[in-house]
Amino acid sequence: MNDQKYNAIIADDHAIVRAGLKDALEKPGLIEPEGIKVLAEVGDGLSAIAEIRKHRPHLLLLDVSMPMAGGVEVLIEARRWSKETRVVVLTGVSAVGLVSDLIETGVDGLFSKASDNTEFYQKLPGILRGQRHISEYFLKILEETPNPPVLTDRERQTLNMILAGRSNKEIAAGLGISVKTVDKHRTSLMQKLKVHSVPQLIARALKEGLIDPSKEL
Amino acid sequence: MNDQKYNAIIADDHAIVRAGLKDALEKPGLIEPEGIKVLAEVGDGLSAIAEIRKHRPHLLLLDVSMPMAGGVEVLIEARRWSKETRVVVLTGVSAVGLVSDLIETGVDGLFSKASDNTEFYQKLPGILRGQRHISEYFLKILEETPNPPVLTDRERQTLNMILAGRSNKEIAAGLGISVKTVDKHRTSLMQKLKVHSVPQLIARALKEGLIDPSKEL
DNA sequence: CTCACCATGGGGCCAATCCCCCAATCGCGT
DNA sequence: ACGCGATTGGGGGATTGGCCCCATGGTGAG
Repeated sequence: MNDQKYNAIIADDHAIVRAGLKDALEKPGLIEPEGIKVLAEVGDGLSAIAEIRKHRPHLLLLDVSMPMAGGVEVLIEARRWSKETRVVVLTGVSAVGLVSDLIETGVDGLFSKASDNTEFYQKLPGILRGQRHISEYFLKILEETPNPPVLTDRERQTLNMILAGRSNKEIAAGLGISVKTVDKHRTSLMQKLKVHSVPQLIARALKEGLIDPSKEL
Repeated sequence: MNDQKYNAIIADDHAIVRAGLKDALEKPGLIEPEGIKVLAEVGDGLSAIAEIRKHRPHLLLLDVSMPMAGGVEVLIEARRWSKETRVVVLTGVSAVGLVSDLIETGVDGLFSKASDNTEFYQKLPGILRGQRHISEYFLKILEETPNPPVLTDRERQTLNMILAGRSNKEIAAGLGISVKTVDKHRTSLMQKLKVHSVPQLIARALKEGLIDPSKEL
């Protein structure tokens, strides 16, 4: 019965998605002739890392938005504990920051949940055998974005606190610096993002995925 | 071959979710002894409405976040064009505003994508036969929220434009009213939401789901 | 018919923001 | 050693925002 060549772990916070992916992986002939054995399915990032360390599977199917730990964090941990595991990320959001982070960290496959999944089925076998595939969808988004604004640490911190609804004064207190410095960071942020007010700043930040929405704002 | 008692339409912007749901519905014995026939699957709200008018199915499985038209809009249109269709909404977000809107509009079933889907499988047959079921998960969220702030039309419009990054002046021009009136709406908004600045307003609005995130902000 | 509430405006005050100007320190790479 | 950029801090000014005062209609509930 254990004649499957490959095994996998599925990580996604939606049970329906897990069920659908498990079905597709295990079905003989759809992706692999013998199907792919699903060793475990988990609903959060921490469990994902735990299962990776335990099973060291051939494949990890990973969702980006999960409780406890998101896509990039899990990817890094997976690399640390199981170098041979091929990591394929499925994402519903197409935030530029997120996508480029994933690619730079060295994800083996990247597909959109929104687009047709035939591309996913067709490319998975190649990925299992060492190839790498980033969906055209994301490549197009990346090259259509000539402005990947690079934020400094302080700017990122400031941005997050602005999104959390803190005023300049509160941010200054929180970071232990003067209000004027916060003001400077804020100004730099708005120059880099080419906006002129807080609401526009927030809108852009959310769209570009420059910040972490999971950090309960 | 057409011995299934019920048929359905699936609307979700993620192909994997559609595949998983279709599988579950059609599988004999899981939900219905003979399975449920899937007449169509669509990836956006407009197509969903079109297919509803065309097929008038027994069941509509609906996602809340979709391009072109979201959950509530599709629900209303479905009611208009096909009164007998049972509408069941699956959602990944648990924003209070959204949930209460759906329940008030009279959705027949409401389930969370994140929680286990056995509840979904078990309750669907009852829903097909006229019952109504809102997942405990959402009932708990609703009763834990004693403050359902009711916004007037103008306030909602103003809120949306604030979130879109418009200034008071721009909003005034857009709505054809004076800046002072916009200011008044803004003040009322902040009283109702118990915040004291735009950033806090945005943070709250996003968390409570008072506005439509799909309206590309 | 009141009464509450919404929507419409205006005056004014003070605080916060946006955006210029400026300078000092530190580290990093050429 | 020199420059570059990040970070820190300040002065000052124009604009906007948050919130108080006020009044006028309309509308729907009692």
